[in-house]
Order: sequence, then C-alpha cells, then structure tokens
Amino acid sequence: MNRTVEVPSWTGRLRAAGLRVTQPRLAVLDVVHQDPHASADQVAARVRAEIGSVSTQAVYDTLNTLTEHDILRRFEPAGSAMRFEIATGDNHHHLVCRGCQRVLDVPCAMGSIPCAVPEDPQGFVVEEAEVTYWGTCADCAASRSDPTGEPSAVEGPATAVSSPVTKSQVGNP
Amino acid sequence: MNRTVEVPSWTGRLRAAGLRVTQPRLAVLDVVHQDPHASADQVAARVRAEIGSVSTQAVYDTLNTLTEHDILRRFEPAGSAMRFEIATGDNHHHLVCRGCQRVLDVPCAMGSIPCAVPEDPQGFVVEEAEVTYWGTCADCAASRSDPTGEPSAVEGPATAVSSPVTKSQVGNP
DNA sequence: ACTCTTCCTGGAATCATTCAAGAAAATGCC
DNA sequence: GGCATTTTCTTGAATGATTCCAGGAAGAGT
Repeated sequence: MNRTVEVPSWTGRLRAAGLRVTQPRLAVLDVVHQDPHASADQVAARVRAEIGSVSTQAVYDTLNTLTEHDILRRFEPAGSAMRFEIATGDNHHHLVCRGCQRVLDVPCAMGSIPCAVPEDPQGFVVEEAEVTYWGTCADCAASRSDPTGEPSAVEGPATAVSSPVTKSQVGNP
Repeated sequence: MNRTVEVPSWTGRLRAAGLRVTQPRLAVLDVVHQDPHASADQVAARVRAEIGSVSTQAVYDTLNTLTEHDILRRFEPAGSAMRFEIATGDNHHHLVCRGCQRVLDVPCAMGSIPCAVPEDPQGFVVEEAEVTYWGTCADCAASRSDPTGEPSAVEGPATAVSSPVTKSQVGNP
C-alpha cells in the first residue's frame, strides 16, 4: 500500500449526510483516515496539529455526529477508550494486543452481517455481531521471548485475564 | 427469598486459588452467582443488602482479585460499565440489547477457544475471541411495535449506531 | 449581502474506576 | 486456643474519559 491515497471526497460524504462542511470535520476525517483506531484524545491532538486549535468538545461532538451518520465507526475494546475508524461498510473485526493495545483489522470470514448468528437467540433480534480477538501482536511476542529486546509495556505471562488494563492506558504516544 | 440456593463451594474455590475466605468475597460471589452480568455498582448494592456494609473499594478489589484468579469473568459492552459473571469455563458469548442493556448468554457454536480464528493474523497470537451480539431483546421489540405497551427505556428507532449510550446508563434501577 | 440554522468555544459536572495509607481480620504455627 | 504475620478492608481523595450547558461565531441558502 503506497501513499497515493488520494483523499476521498469528505466534502461529498458530509454533504450527502446533510452535514455542513467545516474545517474541524474535514480535519477529523483526515486524521481518522490516516490513523485508524485513534482515540478521541489522539484525534484531538492531531487535529490541533493540523488546523491550529480545536476544543475537545468540538472533537467529541464531531466524532459523535459522524458516527451517527455512518461516516465513522466507533468501537471500544474493554479497558480502553473509544476508538474510531472510517466506516467502510465492510464488516471487519478487530485484533487487540494485550501488550501494547495496538489494534489490527481483520476481514470477516463470513462476509454477511451479522456474520455469526447464535442458535437460540430467545426472541432476540440480532442486528450486529462484533468480534474482538484478544492476543499478542508480533512485536510484543518478540520482545517478550527475546530478553535482549526491551519488553514494551509487557511484564507478565499475560494470561487470559491477568491484564489489569487501566482505563487511561490508551496506547501509543 | 428462600435460601434453598445451596451455595456452591465458594470457600473451596477461594482456597484453591490461594485466597483468603472473607465475608465480602463470599457475598460478592453469591451476588454475582444469583445475578449474572451485574455491574460493580449493582454488586456493591446487593452485597451491602446482604452483609450490612462494604466499601466500594472492597467490592472493586474483590471483583478484580476474583477475576484475576479466574473465579469471575469480566466483560464490558461498549458504552456500559464492567460486568461480571461466574467463570464457568464454557466459552459462551453475550447478546446485548440496545434498548434496555440487558445481557443474555449464548453458548458458543464452535466450542473451542478461541472459537473463531482470523485467516491472516499477521503474526498476531490470538488467545481469545470475544463475540458480542448487538440487537433488540424480545421485550423491547414488543414494546416498540406495540404502542399500547409501555416503551421500556426505548425511544428511538435504534439504528445500528444511533444509540448514544451514556457511560452512566448502566441498566436497571 | 442578509438571515437563520448549525456549529464551536469555554467552563464545569459526572460517573466509573483506581491510588494510597492505616486499621481490621484471617491464617498458620506453636 | 493464643499470637504473629500476611492479606484484606476502610476512608478519603485523585484521575481521566466523556458529557452537559449557555453564549457567541461561522456556514449555507435566498
């Protein structure tokens, strides 16, 4: 994937959703597009770097509005803050690293939405199946088994539950 | 309430995990056993009703300790607080109602853990697959389509994303 | 250009969760 | 059964993500 990523028509998508085209919104879309799975804080920081200054509320409001209009997709791995990505319509899922909180996209094997339906939903109407894979990313696995490498925020054997992730530990700088 | 619910050997499980047997811990286990998917707040309230008084921290500490020792299982649907259930070892998943936040258990169709593995994990070691089904429970569906029935905490058409669930709305009174 | 809707700013509130230090209780040994 | 040790509970406060409120500013269409 080279960086010929010509910016999709954010303006068009906003207009199509009946939303006004504002600089903060364009900047938010741009940031989320370049840096998927970003938290609200990270988005705010990068938007500020891009267009000077925005209030935190503007960012939250924008993120919520765009999410409501299906331009963004929001998800929230347990123990971390909300994260956002461009809503592409594909039904992909997320791999979350217990070591560094990194998130990777994985395409849904089934394709249909919801991609997996329980057998006896007891009258429940299932609209969406959200799958989160928990594990260890390649980097963290390497730095754990290789004592020469610095263990990056990883200290224990990382059992299925022994990860006391604090609400505030939201990934990278 | 008759107390025919003969207590499973909490004492045994605690001892087996090398934990001390204390009244708050027994009470927490009892409450979570009787009322699965309870939030920390709810657990605290019910524990207080049972043994008089416990500090909120004791509850949180207990819940965390028991979770770390695989006696409890913790999960956290996006937009709501942590919820707890007894760790039974079966790999079941959760149906979450967008209307009333109710949680239902559904057995895992696959059986194995992790029950679904992505095709190309890119070096990622998957330890666990967590599936959350989002939808509408029977009650909420009924009260929505039937205008005579009281809409129970439901007001909108509840699209896939248009549910601005506040962090504080954690289910039932 | 003008008006009106919509959005952004700034400050403050809220709620869940955690941290810190001392008091109380449970366990194991004698 | 009593006592020392270790673990756990209490009290009080901090943190951090997210949202609410009210007023002012900037877009869009006419």
